[in-house]
Amino acid sequence: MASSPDLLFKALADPSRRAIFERLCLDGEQTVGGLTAGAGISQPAVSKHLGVLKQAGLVLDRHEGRQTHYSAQQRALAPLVDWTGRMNRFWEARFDDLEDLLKRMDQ
Amino acid sequence: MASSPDLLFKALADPSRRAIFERLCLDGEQTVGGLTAGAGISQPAVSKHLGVLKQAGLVLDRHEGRQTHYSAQQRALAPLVDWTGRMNRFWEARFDDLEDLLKRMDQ
DNA sequence: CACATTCATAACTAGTTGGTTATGGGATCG
DNA sequence: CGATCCCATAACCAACTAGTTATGAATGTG
Repeated sequence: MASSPDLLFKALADPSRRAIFERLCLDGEQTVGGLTAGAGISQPAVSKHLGVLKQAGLVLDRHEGRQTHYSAQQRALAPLVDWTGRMNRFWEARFDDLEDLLKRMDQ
Repeated sequence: MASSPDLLFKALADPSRRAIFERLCLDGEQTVGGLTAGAGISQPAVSKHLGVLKQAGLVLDRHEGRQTHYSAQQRALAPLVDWTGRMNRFWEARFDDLEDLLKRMDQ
């Protein structure tokens, strides 16, 4: 079972996919056709990428007539933020230790 | 030319690699042998992963005698934090727009 | 010197992946 | 209804990847 950050990292590791997600974040909801225009890859490729992003919880889809609208689900980035935070917290912890040491040296 | 977040995402997309980096973050500096123990993969595999992490700027190596010590370079995560920040800022921006709209509706 | 240890590199392989073209299923239009 | 448009899926392929074993270079040890 792939853990939460694993799916996110894998989904965002591909440049085409990240570009699609960025576009959804910056420009808001888009249809598949809209995303395909300027993506530099074929429509099926875009659809497949959207499938991966959806699987990772990064995008939502909304069907309207014959087109599908995709939008970014930024909340899905939370585990990624948490992860980087955890990796940095330990750095800060060590920094705190250093501060404590300096304080004790001051006395 | 791969942009900065691209290298980071790709390097961290692999679970083995992320596990190695996490261990370096949490437990501090380690030798290759130490990292190999409990990694569940062979020593050459670990060395190769360390090479990728180093290429991405995520780890530093220090040679001492016949062993190589690796340590995490947490600052390298900065572009990743920036990226997630940029993706969220726009969400906040839209939220601000919504607040503005609500304010105007109040008047 | 002979031997052991530690790590990196080379060479190879199986599996994954990101792209393509082809096709089909609904929805819309005339 | 027939034609068209939008999207998803299928089938396939070239390229990459993550692992393996084998080997060697450099350092320490008896």
